[in-house]
Amino acid sequence: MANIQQVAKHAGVSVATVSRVLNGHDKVTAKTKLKVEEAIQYLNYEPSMLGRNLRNSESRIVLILIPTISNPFYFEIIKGIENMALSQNYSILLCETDSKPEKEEIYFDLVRKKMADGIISMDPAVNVETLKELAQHYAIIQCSEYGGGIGIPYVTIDSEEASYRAVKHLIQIGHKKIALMNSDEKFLYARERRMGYERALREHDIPVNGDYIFYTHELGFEQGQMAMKKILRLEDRPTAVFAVSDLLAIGALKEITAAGLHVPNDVAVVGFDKIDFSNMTNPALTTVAQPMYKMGTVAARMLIEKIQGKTVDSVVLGHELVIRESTTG
Amino acid sequence: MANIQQVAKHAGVSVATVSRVLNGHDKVTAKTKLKVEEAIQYLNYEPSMLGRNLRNSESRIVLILIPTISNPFYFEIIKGIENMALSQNYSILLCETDSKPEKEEIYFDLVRKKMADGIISMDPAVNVETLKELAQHYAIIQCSEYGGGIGIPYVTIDSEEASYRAVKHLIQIGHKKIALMNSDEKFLYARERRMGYERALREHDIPVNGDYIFYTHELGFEQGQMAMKKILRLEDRPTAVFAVSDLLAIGALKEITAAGLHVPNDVAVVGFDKIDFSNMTNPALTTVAQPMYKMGTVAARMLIEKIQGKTVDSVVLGHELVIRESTTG
DNA sequence: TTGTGAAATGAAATCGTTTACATTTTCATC
DNA sequence: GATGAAAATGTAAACGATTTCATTTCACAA
Repeated sequence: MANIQQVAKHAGVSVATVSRVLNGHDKVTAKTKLKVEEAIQYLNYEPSMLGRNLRNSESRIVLILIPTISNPFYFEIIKGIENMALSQNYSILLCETDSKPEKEEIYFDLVRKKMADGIISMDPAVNVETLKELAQHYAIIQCSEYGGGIGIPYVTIDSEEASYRAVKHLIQIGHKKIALMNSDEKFLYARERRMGYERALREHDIPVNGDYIFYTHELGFEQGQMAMKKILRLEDRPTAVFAVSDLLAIGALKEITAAGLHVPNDVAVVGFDKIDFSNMTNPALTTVAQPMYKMGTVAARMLIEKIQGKTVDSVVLGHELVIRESTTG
Repeated sequence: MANIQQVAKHAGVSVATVSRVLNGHDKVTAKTKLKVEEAIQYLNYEPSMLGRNLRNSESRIVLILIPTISNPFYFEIIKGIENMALSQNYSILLCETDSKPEKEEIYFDLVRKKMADGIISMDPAVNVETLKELAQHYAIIQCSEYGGGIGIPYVTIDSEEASYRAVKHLIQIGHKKIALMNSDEKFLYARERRMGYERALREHDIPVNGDYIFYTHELGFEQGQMAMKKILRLEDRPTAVFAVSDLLAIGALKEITAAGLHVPNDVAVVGFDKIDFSNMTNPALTTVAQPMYKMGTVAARMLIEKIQGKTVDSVVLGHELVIRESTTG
C-alpha cells in the first residue's frame, strides 16, 4: 500500500526517478536504479494503475460485446482476443448484452466514461446507430457479425461462399431436397447465407423451394428443435438440412432421432461454426469451421491499432468445411 | 471530451457544485442544478471514471477467475455474478487462468495494482498460498470450488450429499455395479464426491470396488471418452456410471453408443452440473443441478460486502437431482 | 583548474475527480 | 433593518502516477 512518494523518500531520490526506473524509458545510473529497486522491494510497492491511467488518459481495458456468454461459438474468438490483448498489456471486459439495448447502454457508457479504451462488437443485434456515433470518438471494431457500409472496420468470413460450399457438399453426396434453417434476415450474414444456399441450388438446376426455407428467432438448440419439427411435417420431406448454426443443427439432430429417423440415412444435417460440442453429438456434426482464434487475434490487433490512432482496414478470413458423420454416416 | 472544469465554467459555478449535482449526495438549489445540467447537456459531458477512481481509490471492477471459459458449468454462475455486480455499479473482468500459474499471476497483479477491487475465484487449481496471502490485503471470495480452512469465505454446495443422492438413485433403480468417474483427488470436491459415492454403496451393503473408480486429469469430454473406454473393457462391466461432471458424462455417453451399447439399458449414466448441453444429448442426461445463478449472486454480494470492509460468512446452498432419460430410458 | 556538453536527477505541473473546510447567501425572527 | 442559524456554494487539497523543463553532476579536454 505504499505509493511512489514513499518509495522515492526511502530511496533518497525524487519521484521522477522512481517513475523512470519503473518504466525503463529513461536513463538512470545503475547505482540509483539499485537503490530504487531495493526501496520497492522493501516497501512491497506496486504502482497503482489508477494514478497511471489518469495521467495517461487510458484504461488499458477493451470491451467485448457478445449477445450471450453461453453460445460456444464465441469461445475461441474470445481466447484469441484475450491472448493478443494480454500481450499488449490490455485486459478484457466481457460484456453480455442479452441483445437488450439497456445492457448495451451500460457498456457503451463504460467507454464514454473512459473506463474502456475501445470495443470489439460481436453482437449482431447491436444498435448500429449508437455504434456509428460512438465510433466517431472511440475505437470500435466489428468481429464476425457486422453491419456493412457504416464505416466501422470489421473482420469476418465470406458467409455466402461458406454457405455455398456447405450446400454444394450436400448436393454432391446426392441430396436434392435440402432445407435451410436460417436466422432472421435482418442480419446481414443471414441474407448472405441464403444467397449462398440459392447459388448452390441454381448451379445444379435445383429449383429453390420457399417451403424449405425456415427462419428462427434465435440460433439456439430449442429453435433448432422447433424448426425441425416443422420440417418433418412437410409432405415432401427434405432429405437434408443446412442450419446456419451448430446449435440449431444439434436441435435438429435431436428432433430427427426422437422421430425415429436416422442421421444421415433419412436426413443429413450440416451445421455452421464448428463449436466444440459439434464433435460430441451422436452422430458428430458436419459443419463449417470459421477461423475463430485468428478472427479474435486479428480483431484485437485492429482495435489496438485503432486505439493508437492508426487507420485500419477490414479483413475477410478463410473458412473450411469439416465433413463428419452427420452427412457421411 | 469536456471535463468538469469546463462544465463548471459554462454553468458559472464551481467544480464542487458540478460534482454535487453529479453525485446527488449533497444539496443544491433547483436553479443551479438546472444550470449545471444544461451545461452538461450542452458540452456532452461524461464524467471520467479515471479521475473519480483515483480520487476514490477504487476501480469498481471485480475479477472472476475460471480455469477455462469453455466449460459451460460456469455460465449461469457468471450471469449471477454479473447481474449482482452491475446492480451495484461494478463491472466484471472474466479471467481465464488455463490452470496456469503465469496467467493467474497476471490477474493477481491486476488487483495488486488496484485495477480490480476484488476476486471471485472459481479455479480449483488456483495457487492457494498466493490466494491466502492476497486475501490479507484484498477482498477475495471462493465460489463453487474452495480450499477449506484457509480462512477465505466461500459459497458452495454439499458435494458429499449430492454425490450420495445421485448414487442412491442408481441403486434404487436396481444398479449394483456402479462406476465412479472422478477427477483428481487433490481437489476437495473430488474427495467429497467419492465419500458420498461410498456412503451410498455402504448404506446398501454394496462393497466398494476400487476397480470401478476412475480418475481423470480434467473434466472434459475427451477425458470422459477415455475413461469410458477403460470401463467398457472391464471384465465385470458396470451397469451404471456416475461422472462428477456433465462433460465427462457426455463423453461416456458417446463412447457407450459408439460401442454399440444402449443407454440406459446396457449402461446408465449420471452427470453433475446440469449444464445446458446435458439436455441436448441423446438420451438426455440425468444430472445433479447446482443452484448456479444463486451461487453467482451470493458470491458477488459477499465480495462487495467484503470490499466495503464488512466480515462475511461462508454459505452452503442446496442442490437437486434431475432425473432424465440416461437413467430411466 | 576551468570550461564544456552530455548525462542524470529534481521540481512542479498535470490528468479529472471528490470533499473537508471556509465562505457567502438566504431568510425567518425580532 | 439588524441578527443569527441554516443552507448553498466556493476554494483548495488530496488521490498517484508521468513528463516537461530546469538544474545539478560528471567526465573529459584545454
